[in-house]
Amino acid sequence: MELSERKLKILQAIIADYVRTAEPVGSRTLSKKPELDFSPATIRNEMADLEEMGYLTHPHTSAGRVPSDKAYRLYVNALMEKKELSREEKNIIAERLHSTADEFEKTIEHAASILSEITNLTSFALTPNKDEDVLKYINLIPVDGNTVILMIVSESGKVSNKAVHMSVPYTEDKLQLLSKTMTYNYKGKTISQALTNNIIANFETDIVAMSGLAEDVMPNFMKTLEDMLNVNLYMEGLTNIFDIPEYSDLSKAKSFMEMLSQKEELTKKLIEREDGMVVTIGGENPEDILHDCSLITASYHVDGKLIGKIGVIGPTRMKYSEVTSIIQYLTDNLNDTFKLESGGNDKNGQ
Amino acid sequence: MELSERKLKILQAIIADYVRTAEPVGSRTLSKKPELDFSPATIRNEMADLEEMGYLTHPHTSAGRVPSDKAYRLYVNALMEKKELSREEKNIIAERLHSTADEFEKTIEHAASILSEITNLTSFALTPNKDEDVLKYINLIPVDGNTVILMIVSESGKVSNKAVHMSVPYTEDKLQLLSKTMTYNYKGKTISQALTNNIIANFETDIVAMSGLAEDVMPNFMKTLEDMLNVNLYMEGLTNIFDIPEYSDLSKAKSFMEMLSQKEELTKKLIEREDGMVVTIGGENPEDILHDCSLITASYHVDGKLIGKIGVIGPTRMKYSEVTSIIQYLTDNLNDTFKLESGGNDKNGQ
DNA sequence: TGTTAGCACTCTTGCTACTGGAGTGCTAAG
DNA sequence: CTTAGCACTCCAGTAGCAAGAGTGCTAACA
Repeated sequence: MELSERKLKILQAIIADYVRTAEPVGSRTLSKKPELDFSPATIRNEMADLEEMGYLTHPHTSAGRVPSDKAYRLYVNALMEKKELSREEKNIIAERLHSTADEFEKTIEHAASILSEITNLTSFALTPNKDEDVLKYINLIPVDGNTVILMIVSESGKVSNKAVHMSVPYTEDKLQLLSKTMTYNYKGKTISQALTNNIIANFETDIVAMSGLAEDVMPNFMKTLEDMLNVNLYMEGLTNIFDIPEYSDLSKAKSFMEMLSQKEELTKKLIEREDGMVVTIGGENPEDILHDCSLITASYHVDGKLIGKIGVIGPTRMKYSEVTSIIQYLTDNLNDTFKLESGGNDKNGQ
Repeated sequence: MELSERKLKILQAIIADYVRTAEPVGSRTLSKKPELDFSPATIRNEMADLEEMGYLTHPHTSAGRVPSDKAYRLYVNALMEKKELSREEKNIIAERLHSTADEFEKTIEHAASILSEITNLTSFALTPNKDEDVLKYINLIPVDGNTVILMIVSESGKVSNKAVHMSVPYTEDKLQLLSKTMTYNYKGKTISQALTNNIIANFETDIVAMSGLAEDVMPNFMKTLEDMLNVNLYMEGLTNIFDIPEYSDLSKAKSFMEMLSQKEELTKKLIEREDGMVVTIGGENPEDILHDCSLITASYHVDGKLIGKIGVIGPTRMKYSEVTSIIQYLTDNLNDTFKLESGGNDKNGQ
């Protein structure tokens, strides 16, 4: 069977109605719409076909029809028309986004909160994955008798630093030697490479000469690298799900919240998603718990290289067109903001 | 009317039963208890008295009795016997607490998660309020042509540092002069004093000489101070409330979650609470939304001076004895951990 | 005088039966 | 191919009923 023009029209109308009301939609309701000027019976026939084809389901015999995941997928791929945000909406978003101080993390967090407020969904934002970031330069700066500052500069321009308390006395010469050795060993390596590849064994010989300096510095170095690598997950609008009829069941709301509170796992899943705008609908999500959720993620770029994610989680019954447009606009905006110049002035990864 | 021995016994039994079951408790149930060897009728009479005195309430005529806030207050103040944790329980807590790396913030966060797991309640932990912390020493360390590291050392031993990108060239002399001027101006001031008291105006004259150095440094200095002052709030076990019958009503659960997601306000409220172990029961809480919650907070000390908070939020029907013991043990443990030596080796306030 | 048994009364909870409404599927006529 | 008509299904809401739990009161008892 093929999807006739009319079937598509009907399907679209059902989706539109269901998204709005969360109630199964019946033939009579549809036949009243001006663009569907057929009798209920005709529409019923078409709906029966659509159901057979897998686009609609039936909660029970005497209820209206509900779009299936397949229907939403079709809608997102083909039927949906990109909603262009009005100038006004754009202005609101842009203004709110730039109202924050120029701190990187704050801006990301803020983006998530804007997104959740506008969409009334649960939103999240992931700070960039620094897997691609490469170490450039490591320096140890003497401060006083038993404190030095460890400074790590990455290719992308991030500067991390940390005060290290030394258990043994040091000389500037030794410090400089250690700095150079470390830079020599780690330069060009990604942060994660540097982390797994504990090089302390490699310069065993030098270490002896440095009489324990490295033993103080290396653990702090590793810890700082971990901090640099760390991806932060911000979530906003957690309680928005309570307003969604699908989650008026307490146990559902609970398992949803539980899923969201497992931040590590969630972070991992989000990182693993492909870059660009990705929409996964209901059963398309591998996780059981997300089977009646849709997930929309998009990526933003920092300095054209590091990639962060931002998106929403909501019921499959979602205003895909509106939400994707908003996310698109947000990521465009973030990309602009983090393009080149502004990368330098903010704090390190943490 | 006075609270006879027997009345107290009955009240205590009602509280114990209600805490366990969350069901109004009736006279028959009570009369079956070995320690209350009276007929239901007798107990009914006593209960009627207790109700008149405000210790019990009645959901409806033919239901059992429920303890009032006043009853819980009496229980907490007088009736409750301190539960001594078993050696085993103590060991579990202590081991889990110290299984974390020696990072300060991580330990605090971990404490909250232990607390929520053991009590099955929603727990929170607040990192220390640094209002008392006093600045000791400010230094600017040259790194390369246009980067210097700003280092701030506080009396409590925290070292914060931040890389500052300079828009104008500098000399080491000028840098040192600025360091000294800043130290001179801010030494002995608390962080919050330093923040409110923007001293840039005070050394206007010197600034001219320093040709714009301060303009680069000061905003970063202020931002770093803010970071140092910042109190972090960790919450764990958010979804635990879903298992509590009191919150089986969706709208209640929602408003509870909403309250908890307003982190700033919550932080403020928690900071403002008195130090030491504080229990506020139901209507004793000024906030409407907490009128059927109890809040237990306790403070822990860092270096004997800075004060953080840890505690739980749960229904008024709570195992006060058990929970306070656990919190007490946790804070004792934290106090030990942060006593003296371990303060130095961790990262700055952020 | 304090305690207890007994009883009428109240209120909740769960069950059943019923009804109206919304919607479908099918058939037959246009 | 479209549509009107009709029988059928299922849900949601309501009313009624019975069982159960608990109370308050009264009167008898120690």
